[in-house]
Amino acid sequence: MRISQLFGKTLREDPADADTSSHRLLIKAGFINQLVSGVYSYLPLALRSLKKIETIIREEMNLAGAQEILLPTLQPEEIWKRSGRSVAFGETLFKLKDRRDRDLVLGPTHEEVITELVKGHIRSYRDLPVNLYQIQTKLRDEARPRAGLIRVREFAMKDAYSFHSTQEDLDKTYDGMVSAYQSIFSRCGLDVRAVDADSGAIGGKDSQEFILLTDTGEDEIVLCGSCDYAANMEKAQSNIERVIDDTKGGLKEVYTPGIKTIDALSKEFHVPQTKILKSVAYVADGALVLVMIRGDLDVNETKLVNYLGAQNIHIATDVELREEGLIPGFISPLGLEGVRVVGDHSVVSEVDVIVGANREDYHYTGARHGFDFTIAESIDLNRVQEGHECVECGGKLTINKGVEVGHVFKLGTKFSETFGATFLDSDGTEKPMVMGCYGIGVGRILGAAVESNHDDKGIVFPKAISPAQVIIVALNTDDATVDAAANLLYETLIGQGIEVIIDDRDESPGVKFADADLIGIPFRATISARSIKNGNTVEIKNRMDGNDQLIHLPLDDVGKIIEAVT
RNA sequence: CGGGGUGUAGCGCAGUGGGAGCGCGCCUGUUUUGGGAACAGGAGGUCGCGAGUUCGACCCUCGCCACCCCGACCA
Repeated sequence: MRISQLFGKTLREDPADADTSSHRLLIKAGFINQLVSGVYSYLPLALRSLKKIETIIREEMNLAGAQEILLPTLQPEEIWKRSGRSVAFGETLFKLKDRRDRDLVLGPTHEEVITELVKGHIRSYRDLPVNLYQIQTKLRDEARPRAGLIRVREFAMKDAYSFHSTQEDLDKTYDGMVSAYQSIFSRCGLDVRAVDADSGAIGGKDSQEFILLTDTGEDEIVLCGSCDYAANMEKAQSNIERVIDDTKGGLKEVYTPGIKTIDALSKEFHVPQTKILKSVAYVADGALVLVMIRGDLDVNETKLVNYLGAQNIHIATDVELREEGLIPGFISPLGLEGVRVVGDHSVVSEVDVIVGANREDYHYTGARHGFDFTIAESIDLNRVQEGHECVECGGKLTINKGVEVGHVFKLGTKFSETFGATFLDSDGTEKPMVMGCYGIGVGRILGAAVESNHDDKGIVFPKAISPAQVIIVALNTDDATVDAAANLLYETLIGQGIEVIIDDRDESPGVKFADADLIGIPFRATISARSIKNGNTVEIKNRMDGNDQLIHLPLDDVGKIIEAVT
C-alpha cells in the first residue's frame, strides 16, 4: 500500500461535525466518509481494519464449532408480524414494498429468518445442536445515530444462533460463546468486560453484554472495586446502607407551602434525604402506579417495567396526576385509595420519615412504615449509585461508561414456538428447539477501539486490528539512494509477509510524520539521507512511545527489523 | 419525537440589501526537505431548496430539506 496512490486523504483541520474522538479521528485520518446520517463509506484503511476484526471473529467462531452462513437482508414483513417484533421494533424497522406491493423489511437482525431456515432442515434431536453464524449488514432506523461508528443505521454485525434439544445443552454452547467472545476481544487488543445485562422484552434468563470501558460510551456499567461483580445499570443491584435513627416524633401534619422537592424538604427540615420518602407516579400501559422509594434514591425504570410486566411506562404528567386526585409535589401513600402502590425495598425501614400529605402544601413528619402506612409490594426498584455496596462482597461500587460491542442471550423457546421450529426427541415427542443468540458489532469494535486507543496526535492502533504493522516514512524522496533503500525495504517486508504501508509522497517531513501519527500504525520506519549516511540504517519508532524513542537498525539486517516491528 | 444549533469552494470559516471572500488543500513553475516549507501564477461557487418582499436578496420574511448536539428511544 503506497500512500501516494492511497484513496482517501487525511485532513489538516478537525472535521466540524465530529466531536467524539473516534468519529473525529476516523474522518480526519481518511478511514470513513458519511453519506447520510448514520451511514458511512469505508475507505481502504478502514476496510483493512474491519477485515482483520472479521478474520479474528471467524477464526474464533469456527474454533467454537459454529458454521458460517449468509442470510438475506431483504425479508418479508410477514415473519416480523408473526413474531410480534414488527410492533416491538416499530419505527426502527426499515420498511419497503416490492413491485407487487408486497411488504418487505430490511433486516435489523435475523432471529425470524434463521428460525424459519432451521425449522425446514432439522427434524430430529440427532441433528442438534447446531450453531450458525453470519457476518452481515444490518439496517436499523435508529432514532438518533451518533458518535461516528458507535451508533449507525447501517452496520456490519456478526450474529450467531444456536439450536438445542435441552436447556443444559444451550447452557454449554452459551458458555462456549462467552469464552469465544473473550478470546475475540482480547485478540483484538481490547479490554472488554462481560457484564450481566437485562434481557428485556426478548425474554430468556441469562444475558451478558460485552463492554469496552470508555468515557464517551453511552452505556452505564456498575463495577465492584473488590470483586468481579459487573452489571449493566439496567440490571445492577446493590446493598443499600440502612439508616439507623431512634427519634420517634409521631405522625404530624406540617404546613410546607411550595416545598415540592426532596432537596427542598431536606433543607427545610434539616434532615438527610434518606429520611424523606419519595413518591414517583408512573403511567404503566394506561394505569397509574405510584412508586415509593427512599429520598436519596432514584427509580430504575427497567426494573419497574420488568416487575409490572408493562409494555410502556412514562412518568405521569401533572394533568394525569390531578385526574387521579393526586397533588404534584405532595403525593403520599397515606390515605391513598384506588391506586396501585409499589415500593422499593428501601421504604421498609424502622425510621421516621417525611412524606407528602396528599393535600396541597402539606407534608407529614414522623411517618413510619408498618404503623402509619404499609406498602404491600416492596421489591428492588432502585438505581445503583456510585459508592453503594456490592451485593456479592460488600465492596464499593463504581459507575462507569462504556460501549457495548457484543451481547449474548439465552432466547429459550420464544421464537421456536412462534415459528413451529420443533424436533422429534428421543422419547418420541415433538418439542420446540431451545435457542441462543450471540451478536458482535464489527464496525462498532473499530469505533470503540479508536475511542479507547488514541492520543492528541491521532489513533494508536492495537497491533491486531491495525490496517498495517509498519509504515515506512521515506524522507528526501528525490535522493535516489534513499528512494531505492525505502522501496527495497518495502518490497522485502512484503515478501516476508509483513503488512506495510510506504509514505512515498513528495511531502515535507513534518507532513509525513504528522500523518503517520494520525493514522496510528504501530511502528514507523524512517529512511532518510541522514539515516543512510548514518551507517545505512533505518529508524524504528513505536507509535506508543514518545518521539525521542528511536531504535537505529542496519538496513541490511531484515531479520532484526522484522523482529522490531512485530 | 421534544429542545438547541448549523448550512457560503474539497475541508475549516468570515461576510454585507447593490462588486462572493479568507486560511488550508488542489494545479503549474522555481527554490526547499528531520515535525504540518517559501515565492510567483492559476483553477474551483445553484451562498441547502422553494416561494415572497424589493428597482435589486447570500443577506429580510415564510415554508421545506439536510446535518450536528442534548434528551426520549436503543429486541
